[in-house]
Amino acid sequence: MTDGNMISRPRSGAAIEPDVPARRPPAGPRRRTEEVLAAAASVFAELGFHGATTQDIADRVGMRQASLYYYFVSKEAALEQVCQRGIEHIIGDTEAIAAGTGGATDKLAAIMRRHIEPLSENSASLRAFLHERRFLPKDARRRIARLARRYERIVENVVAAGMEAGELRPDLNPTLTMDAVLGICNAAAYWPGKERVGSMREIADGLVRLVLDGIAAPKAH
Amino acid sequence: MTDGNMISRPRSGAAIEPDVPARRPPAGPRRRTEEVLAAAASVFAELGFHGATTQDIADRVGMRQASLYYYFVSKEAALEQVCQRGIEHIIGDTEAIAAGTGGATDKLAAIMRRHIEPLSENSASLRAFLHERRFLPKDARRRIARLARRYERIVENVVAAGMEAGELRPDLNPTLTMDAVLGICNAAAYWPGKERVGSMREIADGLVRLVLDGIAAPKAH
Amino acid sequence: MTDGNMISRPRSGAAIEPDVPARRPPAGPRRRTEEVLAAAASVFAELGFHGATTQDIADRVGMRQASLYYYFVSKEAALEQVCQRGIEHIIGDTEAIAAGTGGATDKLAAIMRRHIEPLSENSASLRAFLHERRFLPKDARRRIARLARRYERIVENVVAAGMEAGELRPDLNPTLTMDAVLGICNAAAYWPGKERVGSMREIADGLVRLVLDGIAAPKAH
Amino acid sequence: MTDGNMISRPRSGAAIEPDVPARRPPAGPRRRTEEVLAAAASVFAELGFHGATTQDIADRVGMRQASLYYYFVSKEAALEQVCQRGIEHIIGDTEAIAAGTGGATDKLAAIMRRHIEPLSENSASLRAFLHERRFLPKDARRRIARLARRYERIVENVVAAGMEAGELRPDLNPTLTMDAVLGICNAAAYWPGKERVGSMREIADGLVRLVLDGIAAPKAH
DNA sequence: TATGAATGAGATTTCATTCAT
DNA sequence: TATGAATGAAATCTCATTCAT
Repeated sequence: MTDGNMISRPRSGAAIEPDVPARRPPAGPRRRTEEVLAAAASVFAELGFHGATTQDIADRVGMRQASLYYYFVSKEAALEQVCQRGIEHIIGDTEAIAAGTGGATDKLAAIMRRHIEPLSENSASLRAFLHERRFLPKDARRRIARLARRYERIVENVVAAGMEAGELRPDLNPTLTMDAVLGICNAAAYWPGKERVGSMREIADGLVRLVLDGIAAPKAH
Repeated sequence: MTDGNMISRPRSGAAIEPDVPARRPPAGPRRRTEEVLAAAASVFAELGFHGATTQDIADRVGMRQASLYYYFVSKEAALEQVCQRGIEHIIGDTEAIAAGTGGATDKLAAIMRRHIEPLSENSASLRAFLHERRFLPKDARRRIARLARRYERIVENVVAAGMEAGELRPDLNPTLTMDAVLGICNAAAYWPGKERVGSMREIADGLVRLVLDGIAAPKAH
Repeated sequence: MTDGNMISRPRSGAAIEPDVPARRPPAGPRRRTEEVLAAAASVFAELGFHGATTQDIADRVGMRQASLYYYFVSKEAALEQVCQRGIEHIIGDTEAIAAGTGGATDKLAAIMRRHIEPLSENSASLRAFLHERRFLPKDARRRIARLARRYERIVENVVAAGMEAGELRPDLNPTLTMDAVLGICNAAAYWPGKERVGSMREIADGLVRLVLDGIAAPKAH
Repeated sequence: MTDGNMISRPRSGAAIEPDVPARRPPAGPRRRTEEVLAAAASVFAELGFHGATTQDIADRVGMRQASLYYYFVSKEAALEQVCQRGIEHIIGDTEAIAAGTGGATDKLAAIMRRHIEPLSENSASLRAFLHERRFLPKDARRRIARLARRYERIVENVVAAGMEAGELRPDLNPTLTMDAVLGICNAAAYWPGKERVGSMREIADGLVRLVLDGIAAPKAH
């Protein structure tokens, strides 16, 4: 299994979403919006939406609490923006991977890595998306759910394509497989706190192999 | 792969922990403790620890909010008790399964079902354990973490035993495999909200097969 | 100045109100009333009326909180009874002293000692009377105030008698003098917490002398 | 005994600490901190720390209860600030008096007046300091106790100096004398509620004379 | 763009009290 | 005589939000 190099440069230049931009872009209006949302993301991921206070966010950007309201209209709105960023980021990259030229196993490997890495490295907005989106008000929740489904469908399609190409076992249920694949990936969100053997990357590789071996079509011989 | 019938009835008679007892036990002191904790569990699971109010709990037991404090000392203490129950319940059953006489695949299948079913059927305390235990104060968190590790180790040991018996692939990493297995199971916690095809049971079965095929030792022929 | 021995045995046998009876009287109804009120007194003195909870009282008698209401009708009623005991105790003794046969200086010395000693030894009900009676409801406060005035008048009369007898300076204002005398005594309530030189008794003696020298009639020569 | 005029104007211009400023100072940040603490002082003095509610304080400043927390961090913190102000105020003035040029009797007279007047005129923070400081949490209590000791030592030193100068009786115990002097002064805190004969000022003068006569060195003749 | 001040609405927790047993 | 269970009323404190500047 190759590394799937053609997608090793995910489209979103920001390289796996650092959440706290290294250096401020030269200028431009609403410059600090990014900072604020990154702070919100990390606070929501760490403390949970309801466990986080706007003061926590303000502390992290070095701003007064009241000033935040220049950047968002309400705490809930901030959560929506954070979730949206989390999922859109990954959607963009995943679409690029899916549109690539490799085989299904390579693609799935790349997708899993793209999903696991930011999680295990504590990327805030994806974690916030995963765990906190359920606290969004109805409408926002629906909007974010649509994005989530879009993401899932990409993965599902990759699986389906792999089955048709004879690369994956023909008896898979693509939806279920997608759920299993992403389920395993999401589990990785909880690992950094554990004393695991091996680096995160080794673990991710192990996981990828484990899953792919499970769904690969039996080798003819 | 057989169904592993000998363990399909988990030891704890209460069968998948109904969380809200159908009828009150005859009498005895502190009778309503169970009721109260079950209500707390379901509210925490549904709304998140910080999103839930003690009033929510009181409403669900039909008690005044202040009266709850007769049964627990603080909201956090209630969360700890809920988490403890969630994990201890499953530990008991899983130990029984692991101590059974079947093969590793059968055991893992039973374990997965035991883990998935209450989750997908909305069992409160296990969900609360999974998602809310991180909001416990340090000490309580450590106590609960010890229980969690105990559970994981049971599963891990089943995997290792299966490998030794030649029933599972010899190149597995038992810890990693356990993580993957439980990761998939936990993912099921999010499914009830989705429009899935097929009954929960079919889905669970599909998942179980998927995973076990992935880790089963290649059939000699 | 002699010790005023004729009054060294105050009338109330209980010897300066131990607040916690050494051994329970053989039997009789409402036996534990004493215990309960003593506990209330010490808790009120220590924590202040509003700072003390009925639970604190219950803890000190080894009783459940609800059981206290068998002994008093409300927390405020308990305070009134405590205050009443505190002041009546001292009134009884002080009247005995005042009715004695010695001179005014001897009597005042005895009165001061009787007032200072229980305070400095942490007697609860007198302290409660001094500091907490202001939290009584209007009517109860008036009743207790009447007792307080009675006490003050005794002391005042001793002063006046001493002036008439030529034993005290003729230019004293009896009321003011009484206030000063009791003011000094009450100050002693705060001393046990301080690192003072000398035993409490030495201090009390010093105080007594100080005051009496101040108000004694100049020795003719 | 002269009036000790040179010190009759205590240094702190605010003249006996009015506690509720007549008119708001022109502007500046945190303008209302003073108002809030003055209100807290008067409420604590009147109702006792535990008997007072933050709502009482808010009512007195004309602010909503929640807004108070903009000015202090907790009710206990408010009490500490109040106590600190109460004692620091008096320390400043008393140091000025003690450093003056008159004799010990003049100085003690001035000190006593400075102590008695605000008490009898209901100055809140000094009363709060006297009666409520015992409800402070340990650390704060220690800090305030240090200030209290500083005050006492000033008075003690004045007494000692007067003894050395032959102005006060040579057989006094300076500590004890200081306790007696302040004890009498503190008693005045309870007088406004009483129907006393004469104006407060006459009473204070009477007290001062009484005490000073008691400790003055016998006039040689 | 940012902030100080304030507030309304609640959250958790405490506590005196009641009452059936 | 005593208690377990429950409750109403409040108390302290938190927090998202507003608004004038």
